[in-house]
Amino acid sequence: MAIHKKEAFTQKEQDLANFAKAIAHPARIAILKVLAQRNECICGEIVDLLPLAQSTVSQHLKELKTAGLITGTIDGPRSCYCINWKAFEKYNSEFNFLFAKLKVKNEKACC
Amino acid sequence: MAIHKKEAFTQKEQDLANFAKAIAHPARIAILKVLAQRNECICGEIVDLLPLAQSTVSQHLKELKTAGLITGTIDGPRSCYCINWKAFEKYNSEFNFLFAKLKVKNEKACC
DNA sequence: TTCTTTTATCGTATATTTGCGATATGTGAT
DNA sequence: ATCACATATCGCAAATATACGATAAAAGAA
Repeated sequence: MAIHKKEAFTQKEQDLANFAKAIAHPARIAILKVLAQRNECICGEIVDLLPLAQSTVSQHLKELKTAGLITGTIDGPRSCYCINWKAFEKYNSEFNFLFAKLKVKNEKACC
Repeated sequence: MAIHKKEAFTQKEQDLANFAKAIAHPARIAILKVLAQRNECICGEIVDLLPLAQSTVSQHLKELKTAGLITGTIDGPRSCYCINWKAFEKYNSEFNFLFAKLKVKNEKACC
């Protein structure tokens, strides 16, 4: 009953699933979008940009940080966050590895 | 409390989040992997390839189908599933749109 | 020191996901 | 019609995720 059997799958499958889970929420996508567009550390502000309570935003930031998609440093009284492009590259290539035929066989007839 | 505020975000953000949620489980990634590698309809078999009960696999297949990532047809006594490459292309470009600077500014110093 | 500001964490209520067994459904064979 | 097989759905229990208010923690200002 409800024992999550994630350990029964390969490490790559679990890694990619965790990456997907990290971005599987509009709020976290919105956060990443802001960080990606500026492409620099953002100190403060982030809470003001989202329609969520401060504690909720902080929780989403923590999840993104735990997943390795962003980095966070403390600058005086504020916290600064920045996109971790390396992680995105890693998962992007992992994604392409798993679904390698995405572009090649796209035209092939099926079903 | 716990009212999901997803409607407070843009449609693109929600779409991408839903796509990510669909692949945010190792079992569903494993299913997609099998379908991608063969790149043809698979009738039956899928349940045998996963370490999960038949009802659980059926549920994962349903979620993938609902998300539009796979298509399913009934062939006599079996169900046949196939990857929907168009959906992957769509979300891939949507992903690149949101994080457009993935390759360009990758080297830029940050934090 | 005390006050203010900003962010993190705790506690809690609710919603959703995950997984399985049991059962229903649909199809072909006998 | 009945049986066997494959798949879908239902119902439930447990685990996770989401969101918020309250509170703690850290740092600069007065």
